[in-house]
Amino acid sequence: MSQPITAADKTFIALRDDIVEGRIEAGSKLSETELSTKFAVSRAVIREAINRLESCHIVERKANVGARVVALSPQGLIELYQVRESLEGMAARLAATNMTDEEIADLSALLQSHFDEVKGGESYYQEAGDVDFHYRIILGSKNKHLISMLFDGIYHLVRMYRVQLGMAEPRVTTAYDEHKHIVQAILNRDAELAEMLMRRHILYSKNSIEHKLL
Amino acid sequence: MSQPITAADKTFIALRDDIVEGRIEAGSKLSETELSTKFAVSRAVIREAINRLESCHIVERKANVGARVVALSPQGLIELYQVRESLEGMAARLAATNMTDEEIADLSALLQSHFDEVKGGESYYQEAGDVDFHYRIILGSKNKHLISMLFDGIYHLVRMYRVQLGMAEPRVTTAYDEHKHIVQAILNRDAELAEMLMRRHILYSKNSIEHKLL
DNA sequence: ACTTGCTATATTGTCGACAACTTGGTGTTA
DNA sequence: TAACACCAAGTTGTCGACAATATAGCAAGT
Repeated sequence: MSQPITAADKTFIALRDDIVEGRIEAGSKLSETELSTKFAVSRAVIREAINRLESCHIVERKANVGARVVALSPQGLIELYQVRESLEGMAARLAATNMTDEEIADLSALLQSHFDEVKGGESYYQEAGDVDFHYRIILGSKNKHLISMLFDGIYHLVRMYRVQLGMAEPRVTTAYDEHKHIVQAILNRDAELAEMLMRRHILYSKNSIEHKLL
Repeated sequence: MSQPITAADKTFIALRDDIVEGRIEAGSKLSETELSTKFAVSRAVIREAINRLESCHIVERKANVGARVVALSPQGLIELYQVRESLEGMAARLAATNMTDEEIADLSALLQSHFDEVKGGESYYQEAGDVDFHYRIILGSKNKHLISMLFDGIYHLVRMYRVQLGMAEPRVTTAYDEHKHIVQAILNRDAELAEMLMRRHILYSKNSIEHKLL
């Protein structure tokens, strides 16, 4: 679903954004009738949107009772990063063998442009750049399941934690070096190393967040 | 959803089984009206079931066109095993630290009962025993996302490949030893080793299947 | 013969109403 | 007072009908 077509598509995305960005607060109940008036669509559309959100683990639903936005907890964030470490590690491994030379060149260029920003004093890691970097490697894995699990599922949840626990990624310059080494490994087609470096990169990230949180 | 409650639950499970067991053939189109008469429920229920199947990657859907059962391909199976290797590896790693002593004892007992069967000449690995072993380790990870990704998503697809490409797991006795070593690593609380052994176990499995397929 | 555009048909998407269920409150009884 | 049964209000689950969209077939024109 690259482009939202049906009303259910649009409602799903709108509702997801409302939740991820915190306009609907974590842990709160989702009333179907209430939402259907808010978005000016029928309950059927709302129900489909909520079903999809449940598949993303953004809401939880009990039969005949209703749906609630997931509650955010330090434990939940840790579990999320464990999955990320596992999946993105594998993505980097696969990317090292499956990315085309051209894609790798593009990735290097992206990294270079990041370097210029760092040099220019702008703190590395506003989120956009970081996300873009990870996106390309995940896509580079060419593995459908990996791509959809991370893009449709994990990443929105990660962002939800970032926004709502209010932590802009703090590890400014070290992360750049880590990215650089990962690209180097991919350039060398060293799958083993690419995976290891990516896993450590995400593990560091997790530890840093964990440290600030507990 | 441990117990199916609503009509949509039951229909979802029934339809999923029909697909996984091959009674509805891979790649075929799913007509909503047709299914609604077959299962004697309204189209709304069918639509919800299909939506859930889409979340599991068992069907693919295009807006205003309809849903098709996924097509099975060697490439698809390989991608599936790549994800399995990644996720179950992490599950084993986490299980090594998160399983209780009691759970580990139960796991050892299960393995012992498998050993007795092997000794008794029944070929190790009818599917049930193998699946049970992996289930316990995945549950032992205590990671909600891992558990649901593997149980709700990957495993049904893996089974679909097994059934429809007609391959009962062939690696009779070697797999038992691999299981034994994994349990030993968990018993020693050696997370690193448990992950590595589990990954190799799944990788071997993949190679064996791949070899038979290509 | 090949393309183009229309139409008929069938399928999916959306809606509003009704049925089934949960929940909180009330009243009765031990 | 505590426990139980029951009722009422509100929510979710299911249904059948209607609207919007895609597809196949036919007709006309080049």
